[in-house]
Amino acid sequence: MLDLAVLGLLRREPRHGYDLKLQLAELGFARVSFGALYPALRRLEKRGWIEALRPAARRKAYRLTEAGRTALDALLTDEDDEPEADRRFAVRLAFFEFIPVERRLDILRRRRSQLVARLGDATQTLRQATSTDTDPYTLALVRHNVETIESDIAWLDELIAMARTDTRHRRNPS
Amino acid sequence: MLDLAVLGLLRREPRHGYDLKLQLAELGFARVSFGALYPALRRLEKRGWIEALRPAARRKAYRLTEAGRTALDALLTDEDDEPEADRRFAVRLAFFEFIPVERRLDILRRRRSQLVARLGDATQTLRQATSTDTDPYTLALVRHNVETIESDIAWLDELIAMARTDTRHRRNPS
DNA sequence: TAAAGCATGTAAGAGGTTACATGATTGG
DNA sequence: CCAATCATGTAACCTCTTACATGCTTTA
Repeated sequence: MLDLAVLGLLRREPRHGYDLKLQLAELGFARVSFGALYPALRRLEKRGWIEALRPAARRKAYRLTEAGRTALDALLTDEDDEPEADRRFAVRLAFFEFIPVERRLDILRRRRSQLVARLGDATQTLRQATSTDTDPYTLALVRHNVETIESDIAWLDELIAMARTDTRHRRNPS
Repeated sequence: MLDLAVLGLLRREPRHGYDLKLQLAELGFARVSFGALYPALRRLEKRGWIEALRPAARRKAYRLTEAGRTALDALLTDEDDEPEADRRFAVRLAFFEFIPVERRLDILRRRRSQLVARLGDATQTLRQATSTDTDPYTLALVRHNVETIESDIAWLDELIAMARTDTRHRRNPS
């Protein structure tokens, strides 16, 4: 998860750890601690996905390697299985620019059916909570869950419409 | 997190592991795996917060001990620091019935100011993303973040109104 | 020059994931 | 009786958290 975000940022341009932390915070997801970030950089370096520009410098900037680029491409498009699916999707969207236009719709649709499945579960739970005499706060929670998922689906539909337009323009540049 | 949810469920009535898993899934938060659940039960038992009714039975039902009840009370009301604040709050709300009426408003207000702070950050990010020429999908993500937080705050305000009514009724039972 | 902030890192411990292993019970 | 489901558990591995340690650089 963190790995994916780091790779995505480094695909844009080389950055050092401290800088990455600031950028990650700005992207909204993850208040990454240094205890998570630096080991992650090590990890990625050991895998050969990133490399330090000047390893001895005080600010150790890393760049994405070719292998890292390949790995990122795979991570951006493969199945996003639960848990972490929400964060994963958010990160993917943040780096949608790096996903080929023709694959974007797939990803959005996959996410949509995931949410629809969840909505089914949540609706079921709500029905049950409504029929039994559930605590009003618990009930409010369950209802809010349903509403949030519905709103997310509506938002996704907008994104899907956007992506469809992109695809069309690509095939039909007139 | 898992601990809190388990304690909460056990405060309602004794349950065994498999059953707990089903209940947790129903509460919407957490697709808990058995590899997480059973060690958690062990942990809680070792701390003396829960105890098995019939340790040798095929279905090992656990009950909350007095110490567990005290621990739960503390966990339900103490500071919910990031990360996990979202899940924590959801779990708390699910067990709001176990929180004294006079403390509920505090918890809801604390959550509210947490969200307001987040909204500030997110709005700032949105402004920045709007001013630079950010990728439309990234922009959509950032905008959606802001909207989701706003909607959560509005929802919280409803809960706060509910809680205020409860408190008033308590002091003024007429 | 002292304080605040920048910058990198390690260590211990907690808790989660997947995969594996085992066996009882229920329903067709 | 066989399959599906119920039910409990362990082991290896991974990643995160917090706390600690260190030292450079900027600014008042």
